[in-house]
Amino acid sequence: MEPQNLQNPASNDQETGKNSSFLCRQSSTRWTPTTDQIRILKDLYYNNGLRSPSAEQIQRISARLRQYGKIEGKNVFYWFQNHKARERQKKRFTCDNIPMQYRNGVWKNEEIYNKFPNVNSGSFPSSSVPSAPGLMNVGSSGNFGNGSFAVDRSFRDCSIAPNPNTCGSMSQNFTWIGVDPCSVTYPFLEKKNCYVNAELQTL
Amino acid sequence: MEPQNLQNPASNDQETGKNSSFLCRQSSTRWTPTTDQIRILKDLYYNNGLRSPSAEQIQRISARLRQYGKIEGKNVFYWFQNHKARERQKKRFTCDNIPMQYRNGVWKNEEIYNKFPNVNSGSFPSSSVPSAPGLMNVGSSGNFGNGSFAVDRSFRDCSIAPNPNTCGSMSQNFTWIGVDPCSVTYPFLEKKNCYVNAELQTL
DNA sequence: ACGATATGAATGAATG
DNA sequence: CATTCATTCATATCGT
Repeated sequence: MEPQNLQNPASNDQETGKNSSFLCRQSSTRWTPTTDQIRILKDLYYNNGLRSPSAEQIQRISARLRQYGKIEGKNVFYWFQNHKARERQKKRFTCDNIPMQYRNGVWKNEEIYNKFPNVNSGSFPSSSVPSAPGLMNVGSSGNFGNGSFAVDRSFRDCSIAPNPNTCGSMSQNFTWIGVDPCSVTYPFLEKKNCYVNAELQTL
Repeated sequence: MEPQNLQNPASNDQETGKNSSFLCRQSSTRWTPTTDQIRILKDLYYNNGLRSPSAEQIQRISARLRQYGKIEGKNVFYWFQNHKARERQKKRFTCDNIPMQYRNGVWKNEEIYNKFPNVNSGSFPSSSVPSAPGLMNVGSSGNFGNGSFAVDRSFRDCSIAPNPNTCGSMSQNFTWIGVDPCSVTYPFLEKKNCYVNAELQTL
């Protein structure tokens, strides 16, 4: 029933300025978005195509959402990141069609979502976006996904140095050894040799 | 059976500042793995050391397990996530008094727990797995997804953004531009004109 | 039938 | 951007 949801008794007020809890023991209090906040965020995501808000956008969004509950910039930042990441992840689990454009395990999926993603995809979370007050959608003029990766730093450590950083290195190497594109069945599930690891890698 | 998402009929959102009766976590029917599916999953987990299957692996595993019952990629994904997390959790309780550096579920003393995520770690029943034909792994050439990185980073941002205005130094000094009366709220959230994109840019 | 436990599902927060 | 981890919520299952 109740997993002992121990919420801070001294609840606080959202508008006072910040959480009054000093002593940062950890993020024992993670942001719990309100329905209104979620609604608006989804609205931005689906109806406006916002995927990777810039730092300025994040600031404004969070400022706006603050009237619906406690929230910070990083929450907005993480929300968009997670939402986007999970949408893609879902797709990756589901689609049998792995592009697998060979070559060093790095495949290029150019235009992943140029069009607006469908709100309801069926088997995953399947968000139900009430869709906020009338706000027009309209079509994307171009690329929503702007690289704002370097920006997140500024949310993480909101101290003094924004440190633009170079944002040039993106290391992501999958070492796709062995290949063997289409193994009809799972070798490791049927016959077993001694080298399970090797087989696992072909999985 | 009531798949109905009857969550908190008694809307007790007392001061907690959250908990609204919204459907967020409902699932019409959650996956109920068959014994065969469980057997194979555990086999992969314990005998093959699979901990965090990649997206491709997940696809294949789920495809393979589908012959034993309905299953989706996300089920496999969650299964491994949960299984790993709970094993870790259990271990934490079991030897909680051991003076080892332990942070966020990762042992700092790498020698022992790092090597093989499982196989013989002796933390689990160890005999509850029906296990398939004898296939003990070995090898060790594997870089099973498990990384177990030492998370020791200093939390420099313990206290979160005290003031949203001060952080945005990454670009120009926008921070709540005066622009115009409309900027007080998010125009695109209210209704405004038709140029969403334009407004988005001002966001 | 309950209440406790096991476990599927979801998501905030990081890290690389 | 992909992956991972901790938590939490929601149920299914099981014991008494």
